[in-house]
Amino acid sequence: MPEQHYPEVRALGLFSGMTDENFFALMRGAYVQNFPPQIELIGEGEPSDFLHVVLSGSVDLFSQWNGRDTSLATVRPISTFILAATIKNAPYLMSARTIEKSRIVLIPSQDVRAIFDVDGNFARAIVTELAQCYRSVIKSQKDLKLRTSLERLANYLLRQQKRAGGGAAFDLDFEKRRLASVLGMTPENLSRAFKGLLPYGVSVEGTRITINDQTDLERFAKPNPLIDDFST
Amino acid sequence: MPEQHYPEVRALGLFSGMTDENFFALMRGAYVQNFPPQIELIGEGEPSDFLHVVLSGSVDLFSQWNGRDTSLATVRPISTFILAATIKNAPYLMSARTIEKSRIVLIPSQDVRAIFDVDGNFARAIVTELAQCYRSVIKSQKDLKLRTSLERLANYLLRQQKRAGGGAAFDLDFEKRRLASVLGMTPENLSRAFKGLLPYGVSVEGTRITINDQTDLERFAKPNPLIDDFST
DNA sequence: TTCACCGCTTGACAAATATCAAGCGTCGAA
DNA sequence: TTCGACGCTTGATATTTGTCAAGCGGTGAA
Repeated sequence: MPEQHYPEVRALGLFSGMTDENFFALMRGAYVQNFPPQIELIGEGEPSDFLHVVLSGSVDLFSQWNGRDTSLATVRPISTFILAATIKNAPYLMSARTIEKSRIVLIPSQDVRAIFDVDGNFARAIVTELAQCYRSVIKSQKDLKLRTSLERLANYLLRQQKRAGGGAAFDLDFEKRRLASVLGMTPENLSRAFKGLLPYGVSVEGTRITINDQTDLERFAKPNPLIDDFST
Repeated sequence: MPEQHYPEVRALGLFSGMTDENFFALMRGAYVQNFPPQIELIGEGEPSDFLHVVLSGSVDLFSQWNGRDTSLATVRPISTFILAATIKNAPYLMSARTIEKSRIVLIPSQDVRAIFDVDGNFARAIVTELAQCYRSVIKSQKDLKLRTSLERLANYLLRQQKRAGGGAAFDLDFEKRRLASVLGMTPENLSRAFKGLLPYGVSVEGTRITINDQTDLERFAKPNPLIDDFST
């Protein structure tokens, strides 16, 4: 892997605490690749040969069953994905495809496991990362099971607003069909859900969202840090 | 904590690889408590003071929001729960209550974190445990988003059948109202879902289930190891 | 033994969500 | 510029799921 990328990877919580020696050992077998949009990087059920790090672009994690499919998460720079499968040396549970043009680091899984076995700091960093991932999925599970689709959309908008800086107007960060899938509904219903939020002061123009009455929307959405705060 | 319980705790994957010294240090601050049924052990949002180990009985993990509530998992002996919150020193995301009379070990979270910081083997064991938990939730997420309630019930029955030994007849391992909540539906709908599986050879008598036509049910349920096999 | 409670079931109905078909608007290639 | 593809929207309709109310049957306490 070209050394120019070392610093960005090294800066990740996952890699920052390990010894130089082990980090370079990991990087020795790694390589960087550029992918065009809509390329399937991995398929669920395949053996987990590589730990992936997204340097730029974005990646959709999705899954299929019996002709249906659903988006489970979106990975943005700079972070890793399929860490759990790599560590357990188990098949991927999700497929991954690039959303846009993306630069991705591929680190051989067996190298990750080998270093994991000898570097306690690396093991501890992995714990922190996995605990974070686990808690995120639990939150998402609660979102799905405790809320209607309208409530999920309202809370998603509030989260996205905060991520975008907190202003009244902001842009959706991916296309509506994918948003619908992430929120567990059909594109048609997402369209209707946006209309359903109109009485609470949400206006939509393409990917541009404006929240005209923050208090009103929050009163409806009832955001809760134990579901919506993905930082804890 | 009484020493008599040491062997059962020590036998857990989580604790089996650590040094005696560290294990005893953990146990020194731990204590065992017996709880009657329906006792709320922890509440979501509370700080994670203890890592819990279920020695006997069973515990329901659930969550509430806006007047609704849902069961997320059931913990059976011998295993731990709320490991992620303990490690991250973050608030619990789920509440826990005993289903039946249960004996539970409480290990102070700060002790767990302290030993985690110095014992690489313990850290590695935690990684394995967390990766397992993470993958289980992802499977459950896929179950929820990709299947109808009828399909979820059918696959649940097949999983439970396997757990019970694989015979055509077996018992549900908890009351139907909780099963309904775990599967993401109302008790009324669970009742109807059982009727909906009658054409596929499923008969119900109280908590006793009989699968009269294994092939037929499996053809309908389409079980998939990437969703239904909780051992990988 | 009797009775109140509780979990489960059932039916009727309402609400939420999905499906199907059509149309609209934008964007990029010919 | 024109055309076609594609994502989004809309309306009509079907399916799924939830809600409410009532009744059934087992269990445990008086």
